[in-house]
Amino acid sequence: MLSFTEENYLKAIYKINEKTKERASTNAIAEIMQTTAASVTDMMKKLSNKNLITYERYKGSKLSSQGAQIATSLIRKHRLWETFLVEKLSFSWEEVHELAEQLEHINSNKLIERLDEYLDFPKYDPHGDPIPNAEGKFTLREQIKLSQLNIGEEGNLIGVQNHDDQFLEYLNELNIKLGSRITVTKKVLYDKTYNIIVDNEHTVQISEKVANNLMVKKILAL
Amino acid sequence: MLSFTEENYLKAIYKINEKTKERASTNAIAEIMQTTAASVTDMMKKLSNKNLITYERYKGSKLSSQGAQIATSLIRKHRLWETFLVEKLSFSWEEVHELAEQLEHINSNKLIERLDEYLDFPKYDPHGDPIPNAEGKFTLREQIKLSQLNIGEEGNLIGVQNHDDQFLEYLNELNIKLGSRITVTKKVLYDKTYNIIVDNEHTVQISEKVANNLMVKKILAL
DNA sequence: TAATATTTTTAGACTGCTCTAAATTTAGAT
DNA sequence: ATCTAAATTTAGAGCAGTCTAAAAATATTA
Repeated sequence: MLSFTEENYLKAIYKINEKTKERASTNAIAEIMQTTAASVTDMMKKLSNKNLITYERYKGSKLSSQGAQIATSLIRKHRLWETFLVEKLSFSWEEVHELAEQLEHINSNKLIERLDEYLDFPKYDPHGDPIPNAEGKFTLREQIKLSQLNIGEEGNLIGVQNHDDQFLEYLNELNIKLGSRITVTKKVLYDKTYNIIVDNEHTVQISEKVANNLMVKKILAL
Repeated sequence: MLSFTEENYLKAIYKINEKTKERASTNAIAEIMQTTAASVTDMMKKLSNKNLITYERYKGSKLSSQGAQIATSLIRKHRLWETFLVEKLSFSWEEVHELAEQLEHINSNKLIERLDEYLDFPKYDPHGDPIPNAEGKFTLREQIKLSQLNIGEEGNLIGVQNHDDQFLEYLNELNIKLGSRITVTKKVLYDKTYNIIVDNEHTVQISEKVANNLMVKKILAL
């Protein structure tokens, strides 16, 4: 049985590997875990002894297949709980992360499988991120950044790159939600802003930064 | 913010006080917490410093009003989660205790109030125990032991005294559940067994021990 | 490539919770 | 009332996870 803390370290390494594809550096892990490099080194030795990571002095850490399996199951639990909170308890998408950080450590396979069933086996969480199934497999989709759409093209919002509360609240204000149909009407070159129409209802202007954080599935013209 | 462990100690004292009405002895707490008396003494000092209990050397411990409030909110969370697991995720009543022991430590008032609402503000959990409301008030009922019914009298099962998995599974076998209408048809003096009719359907014989663990609300004859 | 900056590890210590063993206090029995 | 048994506390130590400060390894740059 792993401790809460050990599980969080595994998740941190998973997160880093998701982005960089390289071995997670001690400092990078310390940054995520909000602790010191020295503490990380200690924990790396421990996790290495348990065969959950491969660790080489001064070279960083990587999840073993066993460690990756645990990390994936944490992601699964996290995203299923987020889905539960939004779908059943009417939380909004920017509120659920912290709560799911706690709930993901609840230890019961039966519980998580029942929850999955209760939610009707969702494939994506409220932020559009894929939920791995019980075997750890993710259902991937063809997704591109909104900024990659050309003028006149349309897409359905299927996810957000950035999960910041502030960013999500901003989207709420603009009435942009998962599933929204977004049409790009204009790209202003000199200040890199985009004019878009949301759900054929209202026009808004967004920055390039925002356009890079919105993941869409392109709607093909007939 | 209290630790998982501190919270469990408060709950242990609460549990003892529920039964004995006296100060909880160090040994009694150690028994519940599955630890040694020495560890309990250490923790009592700590909780006393935080004003969560009143503790006097060699005299035992009692919850302060603040400590009682925390214990009650743990009971509330525990029983609401049990209700959720049974009502929404189809767990059976003997499975939910261990899971609720974990879930009760999830820290979010908003979550628990939303859960309460989602469950439609239940007053009793799947074992018939009262769920304190957000202010810590319990809704009590007139309840007597099944063994206190006279021959020919009837009652509705509204709770069980003992929460043992084995006992609950035994009740499942006998098809006795919360709400069942139970008629006492015979009390055999020499071996202290009871003959009862469950839901006007089947007759079973139960021991006195079982009859003492079943809490019923007497159905008054017309 | 030598000097410097950065990253990482080691050493040693602290906190929270636990333990065993010994000492102390209280309760029970004669 | 004293002796004994039981309950409780103290003392001292261990483990997990954390820290700071110093040492070692690696990376960068002149």
